[in-house]
Amino acid sequence: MTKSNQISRSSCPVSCALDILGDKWTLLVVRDLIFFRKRYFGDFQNSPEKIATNILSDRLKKLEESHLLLRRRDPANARKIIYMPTEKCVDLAPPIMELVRWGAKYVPESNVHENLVQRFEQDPVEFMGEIRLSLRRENEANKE
Amino acid sequence: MTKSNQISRSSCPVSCALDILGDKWTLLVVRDLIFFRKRYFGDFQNSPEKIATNILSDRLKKLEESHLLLRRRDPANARKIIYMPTEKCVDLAPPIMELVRWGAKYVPESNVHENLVQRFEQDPVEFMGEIRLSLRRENEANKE
DNA sequence: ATTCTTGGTTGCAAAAAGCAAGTTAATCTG
DNA sequence: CAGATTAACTTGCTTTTTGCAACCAAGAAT
Repeated sequence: MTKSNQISRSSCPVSCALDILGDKWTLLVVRDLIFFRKRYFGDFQNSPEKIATNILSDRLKKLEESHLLLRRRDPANARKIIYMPTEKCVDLAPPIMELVRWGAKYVPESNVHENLVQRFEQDPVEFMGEIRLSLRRENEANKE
Repeated sequence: MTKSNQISRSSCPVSCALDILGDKWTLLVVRDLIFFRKRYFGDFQNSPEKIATNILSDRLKKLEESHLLLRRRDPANARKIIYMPTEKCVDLAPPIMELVRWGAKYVPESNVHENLVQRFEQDPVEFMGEIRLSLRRENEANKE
């Protein structure tokens, strides 16, 4: 399953992005990958939003098809599968951070994970660099 | 209909934002409001993505409930209704622009509306200021 | 050997999306 | 001023997607 079977609704980049990301769950999985470094099926399941396993399974499949993540078997434990974000996935950090700012400003019940936001706000370039670097290290470690 | 009947899935601002914006259509309506200055039902209908009228009707209702837009009767034509974005709506310009950048970078079939992006990129503060200013003028013009 | 853990799948009910057609009220047109 | 047209929806119906709970298979731990 490596084909991107999406037929885009229009050539507008917002619409194209939403063809991939436009639902209630996909960006939460991406958030978990980028900001909370979640890598295993169970990690995503344990997020506070409590995604159903069939939906999670479907979203991970679609994210893989859209090349936002790579699926690998854990070399240390053959029944575990590692979901690794790609560059395309990590580059969603800026839109997500802007959503965080908006949510924090306008949705009173939202509670920002302070240190993450502060680190991004202070120096977005360095923050992104760190994520990319640690991703490269992970990739080395899990080579097949 | 002025209540926000959402029960949020978690206190994470991303999740809170997606409770309001997380589907394939809502952000496209917001895009039309902010970047293409669409104000009438028919304008949104004519966007290239061809939203169905019942869905559009529903999304406009929900956006009003979430205080992202105001509904007014056009003083110049009593059968027309003007949908005006609020400050809360306009503040979605940064997340949307980041989605534009991402879409433009990664989705080959996407075609960026050049001048809009360039204007935002060159000076986001001025760009946002312009939108806000022209919104205030519109508000003056349509006072009841 | 059996129990637990991980990463799923399956089946079913409920909700949402999508399509076409119909409706109402205001306005233009001759 | 009658009839056609336009704007903004609504309704009914089918298809698709969600959400929940239960189930399952392979691998690891005891």
